[in-house]
Amino acid sequence: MSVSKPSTDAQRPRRTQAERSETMRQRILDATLECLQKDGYGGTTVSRIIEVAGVSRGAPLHHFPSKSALIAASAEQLIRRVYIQMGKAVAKLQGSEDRLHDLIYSAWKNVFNRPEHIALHELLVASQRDQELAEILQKVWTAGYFTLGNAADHYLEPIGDQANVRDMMILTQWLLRGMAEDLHIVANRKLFDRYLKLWCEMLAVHLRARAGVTEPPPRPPQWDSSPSNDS
Amino acid sequence: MSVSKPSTDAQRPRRTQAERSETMRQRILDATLECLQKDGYGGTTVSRIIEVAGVSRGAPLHHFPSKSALIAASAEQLIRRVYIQMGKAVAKLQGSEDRLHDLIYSAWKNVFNRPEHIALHELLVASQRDQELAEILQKVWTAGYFTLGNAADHYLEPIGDQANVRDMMILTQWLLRGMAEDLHIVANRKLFDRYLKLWCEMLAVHLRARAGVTEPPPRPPQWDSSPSNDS
DNA sequence: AAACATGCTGAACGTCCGTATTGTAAATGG
DNA sequence: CCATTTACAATACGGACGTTCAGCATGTTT
Repeated sequence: MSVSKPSTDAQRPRRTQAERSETMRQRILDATLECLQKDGYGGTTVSRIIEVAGVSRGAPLHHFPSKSALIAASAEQLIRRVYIQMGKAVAKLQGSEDRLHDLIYSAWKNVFNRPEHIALHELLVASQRDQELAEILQKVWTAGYFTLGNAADHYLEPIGDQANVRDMMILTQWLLRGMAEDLHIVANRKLFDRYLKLWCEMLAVHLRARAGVTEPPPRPPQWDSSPSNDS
Repeated sequence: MSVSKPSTDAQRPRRTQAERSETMRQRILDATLECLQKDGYGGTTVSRIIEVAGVSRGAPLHHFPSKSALIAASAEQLIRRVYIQMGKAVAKLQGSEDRLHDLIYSAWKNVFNRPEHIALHELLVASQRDQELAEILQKVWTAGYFTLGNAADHYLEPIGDQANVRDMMILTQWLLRGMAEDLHIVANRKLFDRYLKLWCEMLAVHLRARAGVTEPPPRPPQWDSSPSNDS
Protein backbone atom coordinates (compact mmCIF):
# COMPACT_ATOMS: atom_id res chain seq x y z
CA MET A 1 0.00 0.00 0.00
CA SER A 2 2.80 2.45 0.83
CA VAL A 3 5.82 3.26 -1.26
CA SER A 4 9.02 4.08 0.63
CA LYS A 5 7.91 6.83 2.94
CA PRO A 6 10.70 9.19 3.97
CA SER A 7 12.17 7.50 7.03
CA THR A 8 11.47 9.99 9.80
CA ASP A 9 11.12 13.54 8.63
CA ALA A 10 11.58 14.84 12.16
CA GLN A 11 15.19 13.97 11.57
CA ARG A 12 15.52 16.31 8.59
CA PRO A 13 12.91 19.01 8.60
CA ARG A 14 14.82 21.00 5.98
CA ARG A 15 15.44 19.85 2.46
CA THR A 16 15.97 21.84 -0.68
CA GLN A 17 13.02 22.35 -2.99
CA ALA A 18 14.74 20.25 -5.64
CA GLU A 19 15.10 17.37 -3.19
CA ARG A 20 11.48 17.56 -2.09
CA SER A 21 10.36 17.73 -5.66
CA GLU A 22 12.43 14.78 -6.80
CA THR A 23 11.37 12.43 -4.03
CA MET A 24 7.74 13.32 -4.60
CA ARG A 25 8.11 12.74 -8.29
CA GLN A 26 9.72 9.39 -7.69
CA ARG A 27 7.07 8.43 -5.18
CA ILE A 28 4.35 9.10 -7.71
CA LEU A 29 6.14 7.13 -10.41
CA ASP A 30 6.62 4.17 -8.10
CA ALA A 31 3.00 4.26 -7.03
CA THR A 32 1.93 4.33 -10.67
CA LEU A 33 4.00 1.26 -11.46
CA GLU A 34 2.65 -0.54 -8.41
CA CYS A 35 -0.87 0.26 -9.58
CA LEU A 36 -0.17 -0.96 -13.08
CA GLN A 37 1.08 -4.22 -11.68
CA LYS A 38 -1.67 -4.84 -9.15
CA ASP A 39 -4.71 -3.17 -10.72
CA GLY A 40 -3.85 -3.28 -14.41
CA TYR A 41 -3.88 -0.45 -16.91
CA GLY A 42 -7.59 0.16 -16.58
CA GLY A 43 -7.42 0.17 -12.81
CA THR A 44 -4.58 2.66 -12.72
CA THR A 45 -6.60 5.77 -11.91
CA VAL A 46 -5.46 9.01 -10.37
CA SER A 47 -7.47 8.24 -7.26
CA ARG A 48 -5.73 4.89 -6.86
CA ILE A 49 -2.27 6.30 -7.54
CA ILE A 50 -2.53 9.03 -4.92
CA GLU A 51 -3.92 6.54 -2.45
CA VAL A 52 -0.93 4.25 -2.91
CA ALA A 53 1.54 7.13 -2.94
CA GLY A 54 -0.11 8.79 0.03
CA VAL A 55 -0.17 12.22 -1.55
CA SER A 56 -2.84 14.75 -2.38
CA ARG A 57 -4.96 14.77 -5.47
CA GLY A 58 -3.14 17.66 -7.07
CA ALA A 59 0.35 16.25 -6.64
CA PRO A 60 0.61 14.07 -9.76
CA LEU A 61 -0.52 16.82 -12.10
CA HIS A 62 1.92 19.22 -10.52
CA HIS A 63 4.78 17.08 -11.81
CA PHE A 64 3.20 15.75 -14.99
CA PRO A 65 1.03 17.78 -17.36
CA SER A 66 -1.51 14.96 -17.72
CA LYS A 67 -2.19 11.42 -16.68
CA SER A 68 -0.98 10.05 -19.99
CA ALA A 69 2.31 11.88 -19.51
CA LEU A 70 2.60 10.26 -16.10
CA ILE A 71 1.99 6.85 -17.61
CA ALA A 72 4.55 7.54 -20.31
CA ALA A 73 7.19 8.58 -17.79
CA SER A 74 6.46 5.50 -15.71
CA ALA A 75 6.81 3.33 -18.78
CA GLU A 76 10.21 4.74 -19.63
CA GLN A 77 11.43 4.23 -16.11
CA LEU A 78 10.08 0.69 -15.97
CA ILE A 79 11.70 -0.36 -19.22
CA ARG A 80 15.03 0.95 -18.03
CA ARG A 81 14.70 -0.84 -14.70
CA VAL A 82 13.62 -4.18 -16.10
CA TYR A 83 16.34 -4.49 -18.68
CA ILE A 84 19.08 -3.13 -16.44
CA GLN A 85 18.12 -5.89 -14.04
CA MET A 86 18.29 -8.39 -16.83
CA GLY A 87 21.62 -7.02 -17.99
CA LYS A 88 23.03 -7.50 -14.51
CA ALA A 89 21.66 -11.01 -14.25
CA VAL A 90 23.13 -12.24 -17.51
CA ALA A 91 26.47 -10.71 -16.62
CA LYS A 92 27.05 -13.43 -14.02
CA LEU A 93 26.96 -16.47 -16.23
CA GLN A 94 30.64 -17.01 -16.92
CA GLY A 95 30.90 -19.64 -14.20
CA SER A 96 27.86 -21.55 -15.37
CA GLU A 97 28.18 -25.13 -16.52
CA ASP A 98 25.16 -25.07 -18.78
CA ARG A 99 25.19 -21.55 -20.16
CA LEU A 100 22.34 -21.99 -22.58
CA HIS A 101 20.00 -23.32 -19.92
CA ASP A 102 21.02 -20.68 -17.40
CA LEU A 103 20.65 -17.87 -19.89
CA ILE A 104 17.10 -18.87 -20.75
CA TYR A 105 16.16 -19.40 -17.13
CA SER A 106 17.70 -16.08 -16.22
CA ALA A 107 15.58 -14.31 -18.80
CA TRP A 108 12.50 -16.06 -17.45
CA LYS A 109 13.19 -15.47 -13.78
CA ASN A 110 14.58 -11.96 -14.08
CA VAL A 111 12.20 -10.53 -16.62
CA PHE A 112 9.14 -12.43 -17.75
CA ASN A 113 8.24 -14.19 -14.51
CA ARG A 114 8.47 -11.00 -12.44
CA PRO A 115 5.87 -8.65 -11.04
CA GLU A 116 7.43 -5.80 -12.99
CA HIS A 117 6.78 -7.65 -16.21
CA ILE A 118 3.08 -7.66 -15.44
CA ALA A 119 3.13 -3.86 -15.43
CA LEU A 120 5.25 -3.79 -18.56
CA HIS A 121 2.85 -6.14 -20.28
CA GLU A 122 -0.15 -4.02 -19.33
CA LEU A 123 1.57 -1.10 -20.98
CA LEU A 124 2.41 -3.14 -24.06
CA VAL A 125 -1.22 -4.13 -24.50
CA ALA A 126 -2.42 -0.58 -23.91
CA SER A 127 0.07 0.66 -26.50
CA GLN A 128 -2.00 -1.02 -29.21
CA ARG A 129 -4.42 1.91 -28.97
CA ASP A 130 -1.99 4.62 -27.91
CA GLN A 131 0.54 5.88 -30.42
CA GLU A 132 2.60 7.70 -27.80
CA LEU A 133 2.90 4.58 -25.65
CA ALA A 134 3.67 2.46 -28.68
CA GLU A 135 6.69 4.59 -29.49
CA ILE A 136 7.97 4.17 -25.96
CA LEU A 137 7.30 0.45 -25.95
CA GLN A 138 9.36 0.07 -29.09
CA LYS A 139 12.28 0.46 -26.75
CA VAL A 140 11.31 -2.86 -25.22
CA TRP A 141 12.01 -4.45 -28.55
CA THR A 142 15.35 -2.75 -28.85
CA ALA A 143 16.24 -3.35 -25.22
CA GLY A 144 15.31 -7.01 -25.34
CA TYR A 145 17.02 -7.51 -28.64
CA PHE A 146 20.32 -6.12 -27.43
CA THR A 147 20.35 -7.25 -23.83
CA LEU A 148 19.49 -10.87 -24.43
CA GLY A 149 20.91 -10.94 -27.94
CA ASN A 150 24.30 -9.55 -26.93
CA ALA A 151 24.58 -11.85 -23.97
CA ALA A 152 23.66 -14.88 -26.04
CA ASP A 153 26.03 -13.88 -28.79
CA HIS A 154 28.75 -13.55 -26.20
CA TYR A 155 28.22 -16.86 -24.45
CA LEU A 156 26.96 -19.05 -27.28
CA GLU A 157 27.73 -19.92 -30.87
CA PRO A 158 25.69 -21.57 -33.63
CA ILE A 159 26.28 -25.25 -34.34
CA GLY A 160 25.10 -25.51 -37.91
CA ASP A 161 25.84 -22.77 -40.42
CA GLN A 162 22.31 -21.52 -40.97
CA ALA A 163 21.61 -21.06 -37.27
CA ASN A 164 21.66 -17.56 -35.84
CA VAL A 165 22.02 -16.83 -32.14
CA ARG A 166 20.17 -13.52 -32.12
CA ASP A 167 17.22 -14.82 -34.09
CA MET A 168 16.74 -17.61 -31.61
CA MET A 169 16.77 -15.14 -28.74
CA ILE A 170 13.98 -13.23 -30.43
CA LEU A 171 11.95 -16.40 -30.64
CA THR A 172 12.82 -17.01 -27.00
CA GLN A 173 11.45 -13.66 -25.92
CA TRP A 174 8.19 -14.19 -27.79
CA LEU A 175 7.86 -17.62 -26.25
CA LEU A 176 8.50 -16.42 -22.72
CA ARG A 177 6.08 -13.55 -23.16
CA GLY A 178 3.39 -15.90 -24.36
CA MET A 179 4.08 -18.26 -21.46
CA ALA A 180 3.82 -15.47 -18.92
CA GLU A 181 0.27 -14.76 -20.03
CA ASP A 182 -0.84 -18.20 -18.95
CA LEU A 183 0.60 -17.99 -15.45
CA HIS A 184 -2.81 -17.16 -14.00
CA ILE A 185 -4.60 -19.73 -16.13
CA VAL A 186 -2.52 -22.82 -15.54
CA ALA A 187 -2.41 -23.77 -11.87
CA ASN A 188 0.54 -26.13 -12.05
CA ARG A 189 3.68 -23.99 -11.97
CA LYS A 190 5.98 -26.93 -12.57
CA LEU A 191 4.51 -27.20 -16.03
CA PHE A 192 6.28 -24.01 -17.01
CA ASP A 193 9.60 -25.37 -15.85
CA ARG A 194 9.02 -28.46 -17.97
CA TYR A 195 8.38 -26.44 -21.10
CA LEU A 196 11.28 -24.16 -20.37
CA LYS A 197 13.46 -27.24 -20.23
CA LEU A 198 12.01 -28.52 -23.47
CA TRP A 199 12.74 -25.18 -25.11
CA CYS A 200 16.34 -25.32 -23.93
CA GLU A 201 16.69 -28.76 -25.47
CA MET A 202 15.32 -27.51 -28.76
CA LEU A 203 17.78 -24.64 -28.70
CA ALA A 204 20.63 -26.96 -27.79
CA VAL A 205 20.33 -28.55 -31.23
CA HIS A 206 21.44 -25.28 -32.80
CA LEU A 207 23.44 -23.47 -30.11
CA ARG A 208 26.34 -24.43 -27.85
CA ALA A 209 28.54 -22.62 -25.36
CA ARG A 210 31.54 -20.85 -26.81
CA ALA A 211 34.79 -22.31 -25.54
CA GLY A 212 36.87 -20.30 -23.09
CA VAL A 213 34.58 -17.40 -22.38
CA THR A 214 35.55 -15.98 -19.00
CA GLU A 215 34.54 -12.35 -19.46
CA PRO A 216 31.01 -11.06 -18.93
CA PRO A 217 29.30 -9.68 -22.02
CA PRO A 218 29.97 -6.02 -22.90
CA ARG A 219 27.61 -3.59 -21.23
CA PRO A 220 25.07 -1.79 -23.33
CA PRO A 221 25.88 1.85 -24.07
CA GLN A 222 24.14 4.44 -21.90
CA TRP A 223 22.42 2.14 -19.47
CA ASP A 224 24.07 2.82 -16.21
CA SER A 225 22.47 5.44 -14.04
CA SER A 226 20.98 8.15 -16.20
CA PRO A 227 18.45 9.43 -13.66
CA SER A 228 15.14 9.82 -15.46
CA ASN A 229 15.30 12.62 -18.01
CA ASP A 230 12.11 12.55 -19.98
CA SER A 231 9.25 14.76 -21.26
CA MET B 1 -19.77 0.73 -37.44
CA SER B 2 -22.92 -1.32 -38.02
CA VAL B 3 -23.37 -4.98 -37.28
CA SER B 4 -25.67 -6.98 -39.57
CA LYS B 5 -28.80 -4.89 -39.64
CA PRO B 6 -31.95 -6.82 -40.45
CA SER B 7 -32.12 -6.71 -44.25
CA THR B 8 -35.35 -4.83 -44.96
CA ASP B 9 -37.85 -5.01 -42.21
CA ALA B 10 -40.61 -3.71 -44.48
CA GLN B 11 -40.47 -7.15 -46.00
CA ARG B 12 -41.25 -8.90 -42.73
CA PRO B 13 -43.03 -6.67 -40.27
CA ARG B 14 -44.02 -9.66 -38.15
CA ARG B 15 -41.61 -11.91 -36.35
CA THR B 16 -42.08 -13.97 -33.22
CA GLN B 17 -40.82 -12.56 -29.93
CA ALA B 18 -38.19 -15.29 -29.73
CA GLU B 19 -36.84 -14.31 -33.15
CA ARG B 20 -36.71 -10.62 -32.32
CA SER B 21 -35.05 -11.36 -29.03
CA GLU B 22 -32.44 -13.66 -30.49
CA THR B 23 -31.37 -11.32 -33.29
CA MET B 24 -31.12 -8.44 -30.83
CA ARG B 25 -29.09 -10.53 -28.45
CA GLN B 26 -26.76 -11.56 -31.24
CA ARG B 27 -26.43 -8.00 -32.43
CA ILE B 28 -25.33 -6.88 -29.00
CA LEU B 29 -22.83 -9.71 -28.67
CA ASP B 30 -21.34 -8.92 -32.07
CA ALA B 31 -21.09 -5.24 -31.24
CA THR B 32 -19.35 -6.09 -27.98
CA LEU B 33 -16.77 -8.19 -29.78
CA GLU B 34 -16.22 -5.48 -32.35
CA CYS B 35 -15.65 -3.00 -29.54
CA LEU B 36 -13.21 -5.30 -27.78
CA GLN B 37 -11.25 -5.61 -30.98
CA LYS B 38 -11.21 -1.96 -31.97
CA ASP B 39 -11.33 -0.13 -28.65
CA GLY B 40 -9.82 -2.67 -26.28
CA TYR B 41 -11.20 -3.95 -23.01
CA GLY B 42 -11.06 -0.58 -21.33
CA GLY B 43 -12.74 1.12 -24.26
CA THR B 44 -15.59 -1.36 -24.37
CA THR B 45 -18.21 0.69 -22.58
CA VAL B 46 -21.98 0.35 -22.69
CA SER B 47 -22.20 3.65 -24.54
CA ARG B 48 -19.81 2.43 -27.23
CA ILE B 49 -21.51 -0.94 -27.56
CA ILE B 50 -24.97 0.49 -28.10
CA GLU B 51 -23.55 2.99 -30.57
CA VAL B 52 -22.01 0.20 -32.64
CA ALA B 53 -25.06 -2.03 -32.32
CA GLY B 54 -27.42 0.84 -33.04
CA VAL B 55 -29.73 0.04 -30.15
CA SER B 56 -30.96 1.87 -27.09
CA ARG B 57 -29.18 2.14 -23.80
CA GLY B 58 -31.49 -0.26 -22.04
CA ALA B 59 -31.18 -3.08 -24.59
CA PRO B 60 -28.00 -4.77 -23.35
CA LEU B 61 -29.15 -4.98 -19.75
CA HIS B 62 -32.44 -6.39 -20.88
CA HIS B 63 -30.64 -9.45 -22.22
CA PHE B 64 -27.78 -9.63 -19.76
CA PRO B 65 -28.03 -8.96 -16.02
CA SER B 66 -24.88 -6.82 -15.99
CA LYS B 67 -22.09 -5.63 -18.19
CA SER B 68 -19.70 -8.26 -16.87
CA ALA B 69 -22.22 -10.95 -17.81
CA LEU B 70 -22.34 -9.48 -21.30
CA ILE B 71 -18.57 -9.60 -21.53
CA ALA B 72 -18.55 -13.17 -20.28
CA ALA B 73 -21.12 -14.27 -22.84
CA SER B 74 -19.17 -12.53 -25.59
CA ALA B 75 -16.02 -14.29 -24.45
CA GLU B 76 -17.63 -17.71 -24.61
CA GLN B 77 -18.97 -17.03 -28.07
CA LEU B 78 -15.65 -15.70 -29.30
CA ILE B 79 -13.67 -18.67 -28.04
CA ARG B 80 -16.06 -21.03 -29.78
CA ARG B 81 -15.88 -19.08 -33.02
CA VAL B 82 -12.12 -18.73 -33.11
CA TYR B 83 -11.33 -22.36 -32.51
CA ILE B 84 -14.09 -23.68 -34.73
CA GLN B 85 -12.52 -21.61 -37.48
CA MET B 86 -9.15 -23.07 -36.67
CA GLY B 87 -10.59 -26.56 -36.57
CA LYS B 88 -12.00 -26.10 -40.05
CA ALA B 89 -8.75 -24.67 -41.36
CA VAL B 90 -6.57 -27.51 -40.13
CA ALA B 91 -9.05 -30.04 -41.51
CA LYS B 92 -7.94 -29.22 -45.05
CA LEU B 93 -4.30 -30.13 -44.84
CA GLN B 94 -4.33 -33.67 -46.18
CA GLY B 95 -3.29 -32.49 -49.62
CA SER B 96 -0.44 -30.36 -48.34
CA GLU B 97 3.12 -31.12 -49.36
CA ASP B 98 4.71 -29.58 -46.30
CA ARG B 99 2.25 -30.36 -43.57
CA LEU B 100 4.31 -29.06 -40.71
CA HIS B 101 4.81 -25.70 -42.34
CA ASP B 102 1.19 -25.40 -43.40
CA LEU B 103 -0.09 -26.37 -39.98
CA ILE B 104 1.94 -23.67 -38.25
CA TYR B 105 1.02 -21.06 -40.84
CA SER B 106 -2.60 -22.03 -40.59
CA ALA B 107 -2.54 -21.50 -36.84
CA TRP B 108 -0.94 -18.11 -37.36
CA LYS B 109 -3.20 -16.94 -40.16
CA ASN B 110 -6.44 -18.37 -38.83
CA VAL B 111 -6.06 -17.57 -35.18
CA PHE B 112 -3.23 -15.41 -33.91
CA ASN B 113 -2.90 -13.01 -36.82
CA ARG B 114 -6.64 -12.27 -36.94
CA PRO B 115 -8.73 -9.36 -35.71
CA GLU B 116 -10.71 -11.76 -33.54
CA HIS B 117 -7.55 -12.72 -31.71
CA ILE B 118 -7.07 -9.11 -30.68
CA ALA B 119 -10.40 -9.24 -28.86
CA LEU B 120 -9.55 -12.63 -27.40
CA HIS B 121 -6.23 -11.31 -26.19
CA GLU B 122 -7.84 -8.29 -24.55
CA LEU B 123 -10.06 -10.67 -22.64
CA LEU B 124 -7.11 -12.86 -21.67
CA VAL B 125 -5.26 -9.89 -20.22
CA ALA B 126 -8.36 -8.64 -18.42
CA SER B 127 -8.84 -12.11 -16.95
CA GLN B 128 -5.74 -11.59 -14.82
CA ARG B 129 -7.89 -9.44 -12.52
CA ASP B 130 -11.25 -11.09 -13.06
CA GLN B 131 -11.80 -14.55 -11.66
CA GLU B 132 -14.98 -15.11 -13.66
CA LEU B 133 -13.26 -14.26 -16.92
CA ALA B 134 -10.25 -16.36 -15.99
CA GLU B 135 -12.42 -19.44 -15.69
CA ILE B 136 -13.88 -18.82 -19.12
CA LEU B 137 -10.49 -18.14 -20.64
CA GLN B 138 -9.24 -21.47 -19.35
CA LYS B 139 -11.23 -22.88 -22.22
CA VAL B 140 -8.77 -21.20 -24.55
CA TRP B 141 -6.11 -23.42 -23.12
CA THR B 142 -8.20 -26.50 -23.53
CA ALA B 143 -9.45 -25.49 -26.95
CA GLY B 144 -6.00 -24.64 -28.23
CA TYR B 145 -4.49 -27.74 -26.72
CA PHE B 146 -6.95 -30.06 -28.41
CA THR B 147 -7.56 -28.30 -31.70
CA LEU B 148 -3.94 -27.75 -32.64
CA GLY B 149 -2.66 -30.72 -30.63
CA ASN B 150 -5.06 -33.20 -32.20
CA ALA B 151 -4.42 -31.95 -35.68
CA ALA B 152 -0.67 -32.08 -35.20
CA ASP B 153 -0.86 -35.52 -33.67
CA HIS B 154 -2.87 -36.64 -36.65
CA TYR B 155 -0.64 -35.24 -39.36
CA LEU B 156 2.78 -35.46 -37.73
CA GLU B 157 4.95 -37.86 -35.79
CA PRO B 158 8.03 -37.40 -33.61
CA ILE B 159 11.41 -38.17 -35.13
CA GLY B 160 13.45 -38.88 -32.04
CA ASP B 161 11.97 -40.82 -29.16
CA GLN B 162 11.94 -38.04 -26.58
CA ALA B 163 10.10 -35.63 -28.83
CA ASN B 164 6.38 -35.05 -28.23
CA VAL B 165 4.06 -33.58 -30.82
CA ARG B 166 1.57 -32.03 -28.41
CA ASP B 167 4.21 -30.39 -26.25
CA MET B 168 5.68 -28.69 -29.28
CA MET B 169 2.25 -27.39 -30.26
CA ILE B 170 1.93 -25.82 -26.83
CA LEU B 171 5.25 -24.07 -27.33
CA THR B 172 3.99 -23.03 -30.75
CA GLN B 173 0.91 -21.39 -29.34
CA TRP B 174 2.88 -19.45 -26.77
CA LEU B 175 5.28 -18.32 -29.45
CA LEU B 176 2.55 -17.19 -31.81
CA ARG B 177 0.78 -15.36 -29.03
CA GLY B 178 3.95 -13.54 -28.10
CA MET B 179 4.58 -12.67 -31.73
CA ALA B 180 1.10 -11.27 -32.18
CA GLU B 181 1.74 -8.72 -29.44
CA ASP B 182 4.52 -7.15 -31.45
CA LEU B 183 2.47 -6.70 -34.62
CA HIS B 184 1.87 -3.04 -33.84
CA ILE B 185 5.43 -2.45 -32.69
CA VAL B 186 7.42 -3.89 -35.56
CA ALA B 187 6.60 -2.17 -38.83
CA ASN B 188 8.10 -4.77 -41.15
CA ARG B 189 5.53 -7.53 -41.52
CA LYS B 190 7.84 -9.76 -43.53
CA LEU B 191 9.91 -10.15 -40.41
CA PHE B 192 7.17 -12.25 -38.87
CA ASP B 193 7.13 -14.58 -41.85
CA ARG B 194 10.86 -15.02 -41.52
CA TYR B 195 10.61 -16.03 -37.89
CA LEU B 196 7.66 -18.27 -38.59
CA LYS B 197 9.81 -20.03 -41.16
CA LEU B 198 12.66 -20.32 -38.69
CA TRP B 199 10.30 -21.83 -36.16
CA CYS B 200 9.14 -24.39 -38.68
CA GLU B 201 12.73 -25.37 -39.35
CA MET B 202 13.36 -25.81 -35.66
CA LEU B 203 10.30 -28.00 -35.37
CA ALA B 204 11.31 -30.00 -38.44
CA VAL B 205 14.26 -31.36 -36.49
CA HIS B 206 11.85 -33.18 -34.19
CA LEU B 207 8.66 -33.66 -36.22
CA ARG B 208 7.86 -35.06 -39.65
CA ALA B 209 4.72 -35.83 -41.63
CA ARG B 210 3.12 -39.20 -40.99
CA ALA B 211 3.13 -41.37 -44.06
CA GLY B 212 -0.15 -42.03 -45.84
CA VAL B 213 -2.48 -39.74 -43.97
CA THR B 214 -5.40 -38.99 -46.24
CA GLU B 215 -8.15 -38.43 -43.70
CA PRO B 216 -8.73 -35.12 -41.94
CA PRO B 217 -8.20 -35.16 -38.16
CA PRO B 218 -11.16 -36.29 -36.03
CA ARG B 219 -13.51 -33.48 -35.09
CA PRO B 220 -13.62 -32.33 -31.50
CA PRO B 221 -16.73 -33.47 -29.56
CA GLN B 222 -19.50 -30.90 -29.26
CA TRP B 223 -18.13 -28.16 -31.47
CA ASP B 224 -20.48 -28.00 -34.35
CA SER B 225 -23.31 -25.57 -34.10
CA SER B 226 -24.49 -25.33 -30.52
CA PRO B 227 -26.05 -21.86 -30.75
CA SER B 228 -24.90 -19.93 -27.70
CA ASN B 229 -26.37 -21.39 -24.53
CA ASP B 230 -24.73 -19.63 -21.60
CA SER B 231 -25.50 -17.78 -18.36
C1' DA C 1 13.94 40.03 7.99
C1' DA C 2 10.91 40.99 4.41
C1' DA C 3 9.36 39.83 -0.28
C1' DC C 4 9.07 36.39 -3.43
C1' DA C 5 8.84 31.86 -5.55
C1' DT C 6 7.93 27.04 -5.33
C1' DG C 7 5.59 22.43 -3.86
C1' DC C 8 1.84 20.71 -2.62
C1' DT C 9 -3.05 20.42 -0.58
C1' DG C 10 -7.93 19.82 -0.91
C1' DA C 11 -12.17 21.12 -2.71
C1' DA C 12 -14.77 21.79 -6.89
C1' DC C 13 -16.09 21.12 -11.92
C1' DG C 14 -17.83 18.89 -16.02
C1' DT C 15 -17.97 14.38 -18.27
C1' DC C 16 -18.84 9.70 -18.75
C1' DC C 17 -19.48 5.38 -16.54
C1' DG C 18 -22.89 1.26 -15.31
C1' DT C 19 -27.46 0.65 -13.69
C1' DA C 20 -32.52 1.51 -12.48
C1' DT C 21 -36.88 3.09 -13.88
C1' DT C 22 -40.62 4.43 -16.55
C1' DG C 23 -43.06 4.44 -20.93
C1' DT C 24 -44.55 2.38 -25.46
C1' DA C 25 -45.08 -0.62 -29.35
C1' DA C 26 -45.49 -5.36 -30.62
C1' DA C 27 -46.59 -10.22 -29.95
C1' DT C 28 -49.30 -13.65 -27.42
C1' DG C 29 -53.39 -15.95 -25.60
C1' DG C 30 -58.14 -16.38 -24.29
C1' DC D 1 -60.83 -8.56 -30.36
C1' DC D 2 -59.23 -7.22 -26.18
C1' DA D 3 -56.31 -8.21 -21.83
C1' DT D 4 -51.80 -9.57 -20.73
C1' DT D 5 -47.16 -10.31 -21.36
C1' DT D 6 -42.87 -9.44 -23.64
C1' DA D 7 -39.12 -6.53 -26.05
C1' DC D 8 -37.14 -2.62 -26.24
C1' DA D 9 -36.64 2.84 -26.06
C1' DA D 10 -35.81 6.84 -23.41
C1' DT D 11 -34.58 9.24 -19.57
C1' DA D 12 -32.72 9.76 -15.01
C1' DC D 13 -29.44 8.82 -11.18
C1' DG D 14 -25.42 8.24 -8.20
C1' DG D 15 -20.66 7.61 -8.44
C1' DA D 16 -15.96 7.76 -10.33
C1' DC D 17 -13.16 9.65 -13.65
C1' DG D 18 -9.34 13.34 -15.17
C1' DT D 19 -8.50 18.04 -14.62
C1' DT D 20 -8.56 22.89 -12.67
C1' DC D 21 -7.67 26.23 -9.24
C1' DA D 22 -7.42 29.10 -5.08
C1' DG D 23 -4.90 28.74 -0.72
C1' DC D 24 -1.24 27.63 2.44
C1' DA D 25 2.95 26.10 4.00
C1' DT D 26 7.95 25.81 3.00
C1' DG D 27 12.22 27.08 0.73
C1' DT D 28 14.74 30.92 -1.70
C1' DT D 29 16.24 35.50 -2.78
C1' DT D 30 17.13 40.25 -1.79
